[in-house]
Amino acid sequence: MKARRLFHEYRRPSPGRPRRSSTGHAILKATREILGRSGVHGLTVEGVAARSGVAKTTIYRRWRSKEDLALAALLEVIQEDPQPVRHTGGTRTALSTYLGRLIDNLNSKLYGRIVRGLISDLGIDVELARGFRERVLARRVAAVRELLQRGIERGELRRDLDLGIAVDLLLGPIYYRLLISGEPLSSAFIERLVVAVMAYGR
Amino acid sequence: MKARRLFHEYRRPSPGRPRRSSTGHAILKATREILGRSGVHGLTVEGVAARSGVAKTTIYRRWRSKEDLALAALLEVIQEDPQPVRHTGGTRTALSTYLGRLIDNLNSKLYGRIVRGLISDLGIDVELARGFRERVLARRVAAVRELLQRGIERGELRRDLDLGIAVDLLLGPIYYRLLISGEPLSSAFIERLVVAVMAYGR
DNA sequence: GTCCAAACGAAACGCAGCGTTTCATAATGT
DNA sequence: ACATTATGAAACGCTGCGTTTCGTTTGGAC
Repeated sequence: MKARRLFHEYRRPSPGRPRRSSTGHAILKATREILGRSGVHGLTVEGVAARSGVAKTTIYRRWRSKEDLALAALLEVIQEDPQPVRHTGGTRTALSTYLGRLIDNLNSKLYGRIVRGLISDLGIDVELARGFRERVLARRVAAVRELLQRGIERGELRRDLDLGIAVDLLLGPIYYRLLISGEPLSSAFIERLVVAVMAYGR
Repeated sequence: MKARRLFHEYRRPSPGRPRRSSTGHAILKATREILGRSGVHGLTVEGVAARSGVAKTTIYRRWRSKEDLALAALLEVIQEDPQPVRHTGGTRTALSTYLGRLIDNLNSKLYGRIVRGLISDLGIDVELARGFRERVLARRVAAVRELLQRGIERGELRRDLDLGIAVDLLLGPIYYRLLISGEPLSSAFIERLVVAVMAYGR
């Protein structure tokens, strides 16, 4: 397999016919639509080609594999909701808001299905795992960590709080419910979760 | 598709040639071996047939699909470690022991790979999800819940502890690390996790 | 012992879908 | 004009699932 930059279209200096940027968008749009309906399992490169009106060859010129394409679509979706959380109402409120937004995403057909479908591949495809962790997960971890950190600075949480575990305690149960137990990701659940971790952190 | 009992061999009253029980064992043994090496992704029905010296038809006569077969193998593995945890050293110790045993399993090639490989199918195959949750997960949840409950009775944890969340707080981060973040499941991690939840529960 | 029902093995099939290859054609910078 | 690359169309090889068919084997029932 030729070396290729992953997870997004790569560019080269100049000579030759340039790529139509609309082609890439059309592919990703079709990918999102199919993923929303059928998840990663229902995603086929042939299907994307048909729906986007693009030849299969063109898709493989830009993305390494089906999973790569799915991750690219996920990154696009994530790009759309980077609003930082206001911290005016206290740490507990800020955490609830942020995690509430996260489960809104995970509960959506598109986002949730992509994540669910990619998980099992994380253990196999090292590049994919790196991409997911650096570009998707790290964002979540950093956000939660920062909210907790600010909570410490404000005196709402104790100074010697184990931040690493606190992050695990907040994100772990969410993904656990999504992927394993199947229990609903409700806002009531988030409340109880945040209350528990705040109680621990005090 | 014909209706069939899942996740294990089914039996019928009498007439006709009976099944050789050794056949089923040979299939499951081969399945375990392949799963240990290559995970669910590397598991193929053809491969199992070849390794077990059994015809592919025979396999499909007993299990619905590849995933079904993997789950059956997982159930066999789990059957092997049902030792209940002694509660003599206090709740914290008991939880550490139990969760330590859990991560030993998850860290093993066989068990961990099966779980990892099955996860993404849980969202698709309803029967599979039910089987996994009832036969694998429920066991873990019940065990943890009971340890917590006994902790309450002993006065080590407060009476109004949110048991549901507490279980999520203990199991969630473990599966989160296994499947999502990829951080190691070490005994040090378990210690910190248990300490945190005990602090919350007090 | 005969008969029946089901188990088993062997082989082939249809099908989907991945990722590749080949070739012709289109577009761009130099 | 020319080299260079993008794109489309079509076909290919391959893997692997789950099924079907058919001949053979094996045990229980009578």
